Amino acid sequence: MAIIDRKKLIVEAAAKSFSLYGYKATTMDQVAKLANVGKGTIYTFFKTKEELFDDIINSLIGDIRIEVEGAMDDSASILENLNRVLVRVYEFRKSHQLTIKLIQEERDMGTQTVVEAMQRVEHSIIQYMKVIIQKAIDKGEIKACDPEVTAFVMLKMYFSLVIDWQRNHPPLEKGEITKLFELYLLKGLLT
Amino acid sequence: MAIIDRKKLIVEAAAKSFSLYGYKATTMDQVAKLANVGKGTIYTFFKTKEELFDDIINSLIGDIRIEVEGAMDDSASILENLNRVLVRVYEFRKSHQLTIKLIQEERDMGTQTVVEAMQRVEHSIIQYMKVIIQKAIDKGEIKACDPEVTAFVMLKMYFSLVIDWQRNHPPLEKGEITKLFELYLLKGLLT
DNA sequence: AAAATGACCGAATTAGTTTTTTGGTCAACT
DNA sequence: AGTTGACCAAAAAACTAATTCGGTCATTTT
Repeated sequence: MAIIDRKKLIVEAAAKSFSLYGYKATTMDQVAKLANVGKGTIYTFFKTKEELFDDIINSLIGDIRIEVEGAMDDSASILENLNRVLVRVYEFRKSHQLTIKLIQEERDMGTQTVVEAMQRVEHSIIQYMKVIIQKAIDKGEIKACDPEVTAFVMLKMYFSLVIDWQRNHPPLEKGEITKLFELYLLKGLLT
Repeated sequence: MAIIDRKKLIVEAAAKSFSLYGYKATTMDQVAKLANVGKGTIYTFFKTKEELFDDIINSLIGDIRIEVEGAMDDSASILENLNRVLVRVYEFRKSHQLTIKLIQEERDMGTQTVVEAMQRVEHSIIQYMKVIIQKAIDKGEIKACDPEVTAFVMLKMYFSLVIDWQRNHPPLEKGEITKLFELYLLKGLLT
C-alpha cells in the first residue's frame, strides 16, 4: 500500500533498538526517531513501552517455534529429534542479537520486565518440547513420564552443559554434549 | 588454657556476623567488638577481611564434607547413596544460616567475594560426589563415565528440581524428586 | 619484648540534593 | 481520523558532602 505502515515501522525500530541497547536503555523518543514517527503515534498502537516490548517478545517466541518445528522430523528417532531441537534453540539464542542482549541485561541489571520476558521465552520452549515428548511417549519410544517435568529437566540439563560447565572448564564439543545427553537422560547410568 | 584463644574468638565472632549480616554488611570493627578484641588483633591472624572470610568458608566446606561422608553407606546402592547425599546437602544449605545469608547476598547484590566463595563450595561438593561416583563405577554399579561431568550434572539437576521448578510450579515432594532422579539419570528414558 | 590495642588515614560507600531524562498525555495540526 | 511534538510529573542520573570502612602503626599492656 502507498500509505506507510507506521505500526510496522515502529515495531521494526523498537526491535532494532532493543537488540542494540537492551530494554532499559531504549527510550521511546529514540524509537520514534528511528521509526520516523512522532512519539505520540507509538501510543496509538501500544499502551505502554512494556506492551511494545511484549509484542516483540511474542514475535521472538513465534520465531523460536518455527525454528523448533523446522528441526523436527517425524521419521527420526526421539534422540535425534530432541538433540536437534536443543541444538537449534542454542544456536538461535547465540545468533539472535536480541536474545543475547536480553540475557546480558537480565544477568547484569536484573531488569524486572526483561526477567519476566525471558521466563516467558523459556516457558514457551518447554511447551514446544512437551509436545515432542508426549509424541515420543505415545509412540512408545520412551517411558511414561510427566512431559512437562521432563522437558524442564532436559532444557536445564542442556543449558547446564553448554553454559554453566564452561564457566570453570574447557567447553564440551557439540558431539560430546549429544553423547552425555544420551547417556544420562536416555540410556541411564545403571549397568 | 588460662590465656584466651583470641583467634578462636575472632573466628567465632566473624562467623556469627557473616551469618547474621552477610559479607559486605559485616565490618571489621563489628567483629572486633563482638570478639572483645582490638581490631588490630584480627590483623595479626588474618591479612585481610577476605582471608578471614575464606577461613570460615573452608570450615563450612569441611562441615559439608563431614555431612556428606556421614550420609554414605557402603552397603547401600548407588542410588540410595547419591540421593541421600544430595538431600543432606540441600538440607544443610537450608538449615545453615551462613549459607542462607550468602546465597541471598550472591543473588541480591552479587558481591564478588561471595560469588567466588559459593563457587568454591559448589566445586568442593562436586569433588566429594566425584569420589562416590568413581566408587560406583569401580564396583560396576554404573556405567563408565567422566565422574566430574556426572557429579556436575547430578548436582545441577537436583537443584533444578528442588529450586528452579518451584519458581513456577507447586513444589515436588521429596519422594517424587527421588523417583525423577532415578528415572532420568539412572534408568534412563528409553523403553 | 611480645602481644594487644584503638586512634588515625585514605579510599570507598552512602546519603542528600540538584539536574536531566523518560514514559506518557493531549491540545493543536494536517 | 490520524499524527504530532511540546509539555508534565515522576523516575533516574549526576554531583556533592558526609560517613563509614579496611587496614596501619605508634603506643600501651602484659
